[in-house]
Amino acid sequence: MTDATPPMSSVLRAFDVLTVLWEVNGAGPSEVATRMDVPKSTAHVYLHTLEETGYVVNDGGEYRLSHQFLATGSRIKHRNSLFQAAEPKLRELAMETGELITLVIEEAGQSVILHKETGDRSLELGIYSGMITPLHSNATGKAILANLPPERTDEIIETHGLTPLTEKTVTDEERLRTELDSIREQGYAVDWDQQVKGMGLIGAPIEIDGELKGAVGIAGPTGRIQDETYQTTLRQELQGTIDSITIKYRYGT
Amino acid sequence: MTDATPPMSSVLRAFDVLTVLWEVNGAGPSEVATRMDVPKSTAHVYLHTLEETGYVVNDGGEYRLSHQFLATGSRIKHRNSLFQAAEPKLRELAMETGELITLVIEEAGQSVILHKETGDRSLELGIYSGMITPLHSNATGKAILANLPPERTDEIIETHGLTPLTEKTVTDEERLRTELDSIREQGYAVDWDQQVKGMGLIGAPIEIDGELKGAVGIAGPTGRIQDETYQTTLRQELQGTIDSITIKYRYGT
DNA sequence: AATATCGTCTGATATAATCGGACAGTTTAA
DNA sequence: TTAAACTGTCCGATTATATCAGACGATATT
Repeated sequence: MTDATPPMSSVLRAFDVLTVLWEVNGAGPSEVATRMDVPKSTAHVYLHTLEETGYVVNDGGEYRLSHQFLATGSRIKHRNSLFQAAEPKLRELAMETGELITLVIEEAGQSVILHKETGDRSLELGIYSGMITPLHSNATGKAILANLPPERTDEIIETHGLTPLTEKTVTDEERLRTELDSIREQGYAVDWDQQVKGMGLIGAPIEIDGELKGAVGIAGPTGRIQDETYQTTLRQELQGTIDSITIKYRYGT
Repeated sequence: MTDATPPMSSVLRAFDVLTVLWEVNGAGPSEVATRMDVPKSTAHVYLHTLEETGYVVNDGGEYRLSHQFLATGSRIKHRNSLFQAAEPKLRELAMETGELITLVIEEAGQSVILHKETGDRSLELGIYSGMITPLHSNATGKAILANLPPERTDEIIETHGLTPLTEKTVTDEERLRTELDSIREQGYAVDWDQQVKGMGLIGAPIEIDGELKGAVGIAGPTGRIQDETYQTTLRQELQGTIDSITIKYRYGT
């Protein structure tokens, strides 16, 4: 619980180097050295070491992040049994609705978009697989927050707070809690303009044997999502998808 | 060129810990310690440090790789301008052909699948975004190898050799070179059963302003790819896709 | 209830990260 | 063309820090 053991500074710095390389999109020892305020020789050893790991490549004196990150990330995703069960069903849902579909899980108190599928009229809003957001900032995350064990929900709210992403993001804890109550009762969550202006979301949880595994979201332009009859259609299709994911997860079909 | 500066052992070990965590899919300090042959307390400090970086999460005493890898990998992919230009075109190609489409680039002398798109009758052969393979083992890689600057091609063949993946993989350098010559002349590459038994591939290079940027591949069952007329159709669609990628890359449409 | 095994933490020790400086190669300016 | 100012890579002395044995309470197992 407490944090008495100090982390290894060399390892932390190695990851700082990775961050710098991402930010500048490739650099040599000198540039890394000035950005991190360390001697040039030190920066060089880090870069040399990271190249050895395969996560950095040296491309004519210029060091860049390699695609090893993509490989490792993809393998993590493809090994996930929820993803395996969900992928084809999400694809169908994207084809049928034409909207942007997301599969979301909770990790370390945050929302992670494990997978996204796009339809023919999907929004393109910088949503990407692996994207991390606060759970309280959108309907899919709230569908998770509402169905986690209560003590876990409390813990997450306490440690992460309610940071606003737009002026519509819920920041009042009391309001969030009543919202979560109705989400739990209704079985789904809807909101718009809370994470990204102009984007509306419908989210519903995936529960298997009473355990929450994640949530599926449908994202569309706020205007479309606000339309009552269209929203009802989407909710029904969403629930159908979740049901078939659940069946496939349990029985493999 | 030589490797006189020794890499930092602590950083290398940190990445070894990540590898172990991947292999066992989550473990505590004790298990990591025995697998790496280090004291338990040492393993603990590494895990604690990696947790701090965000690439590892502690989930009830069990440490796992986090989805930060997926986030970083995706961001690298989405920032790539070739990917940005190619994605919608590859999607169309997948819809039209129904086959598995791959976008491949060269990195550190190897083939990296930057992106894949699946159609309604695509093979499912463990191909994933970020996957790294030898360049000589398949048509898409050979399309790259054939169109790289000659000295680069030589360098790659020399440093990486011609490791076989199946009994059909080309391992004779002379044969590979004559094959590369005809690929360069024809403008495309075809083979089957060389990387994975039962899979056939058509690959063609993406060249922009005389510079090789990568290659696009169409993968299907060996039987389908061997059919002359079908293969011709695929080649034409492939070339059309590459042309529109080129245009979009240069002029943004 | 007793024993084994777990994750976490402390403190002494010796290893390994650090940093100034040297060097050759390349780009920039004069 | 020359000179100056860069660059990336490497060496060696120093000292900060990764390492390791062992202790601790908490869980799991027997």
